[in-house]
Amino acid sequence: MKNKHLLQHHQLKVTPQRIAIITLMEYFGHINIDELFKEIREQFSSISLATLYKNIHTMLNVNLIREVKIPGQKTKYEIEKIAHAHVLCKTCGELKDIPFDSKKLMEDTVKNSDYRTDEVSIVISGICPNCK
Amino acid sequence: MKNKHLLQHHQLKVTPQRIAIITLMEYFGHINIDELFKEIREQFSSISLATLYKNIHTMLNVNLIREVKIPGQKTKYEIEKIAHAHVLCKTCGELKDIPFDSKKLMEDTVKNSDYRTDEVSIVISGICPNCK
DNA sequence: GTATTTGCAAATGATTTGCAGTGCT
DNA sequence: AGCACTGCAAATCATTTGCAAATAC
Repeated sequence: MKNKHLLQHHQLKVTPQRIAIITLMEYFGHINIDELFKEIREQFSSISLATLYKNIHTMLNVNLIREVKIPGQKTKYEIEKIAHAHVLCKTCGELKDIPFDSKKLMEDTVKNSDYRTDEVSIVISGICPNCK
Repeated sequence: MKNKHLLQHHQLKVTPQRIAIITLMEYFGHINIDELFKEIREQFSSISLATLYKNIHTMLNVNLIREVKIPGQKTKYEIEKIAHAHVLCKTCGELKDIPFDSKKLMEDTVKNSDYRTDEVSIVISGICPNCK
């Protein structure tokens, strides 16, 4: 199964809890701790928040997942994927990905600041089509 | 004094604590709660964290300040200014502003997602010149 | 003078830790 | 077998709330 390999590629042990975490993150796209806990309890009724937090940390450390900190909301988590930006609806809270080419922004940044950069986190806020 | 007017323009009462908060935010550019608390105690030895949090909330509500949520760090606060991006050094934690024209990004976003957008939050991570 | 703000202490919420037992490789 | 992972309970850290006294306008 794909998610098993994802873990192995990052030299993490494969546990059913971890598979479930990844699967849910993939399914939801972005998910916060409470949602994750609620969903995962349907399969592992005895799983604890501590386990979730511990696994999230391990997965963050090996860059298997990424945290998305959002103004005025709880941190969400997502599987690390190719560069994209986030659009957040201030009214209903929906968070979506939009394709985004970070190359130019990165280049300009390096030029302007003398940093060596490798990661961009973008959250654009506004009102989504449904809430307009 | 300028900071007094900043408060008045946003219809907030002027208190010495608020002036100090704004002054420090301006001086530091970005500051988190702990740093703010530590600094402000040198002038107001009896100020409480609750007061800081309450004021931060009021100032956020009127858009006098802005929160910057940073992957792997505590939320920082800054005076609301013209659009800019943030560059974060993963090694030393330094956070800098770089000029950034959000117009194009906004336009593309609206085109791609059908959102009406008005705010962009960008954090670019990498290694700063000193840490290289 | 009235409404808002302050500072305290206590409450709540979020995340982390220690440890004994279990499961992965 | 050995080390890493899980789940529990307790600890810690972050943020919010209620309330009485002080302050802004």
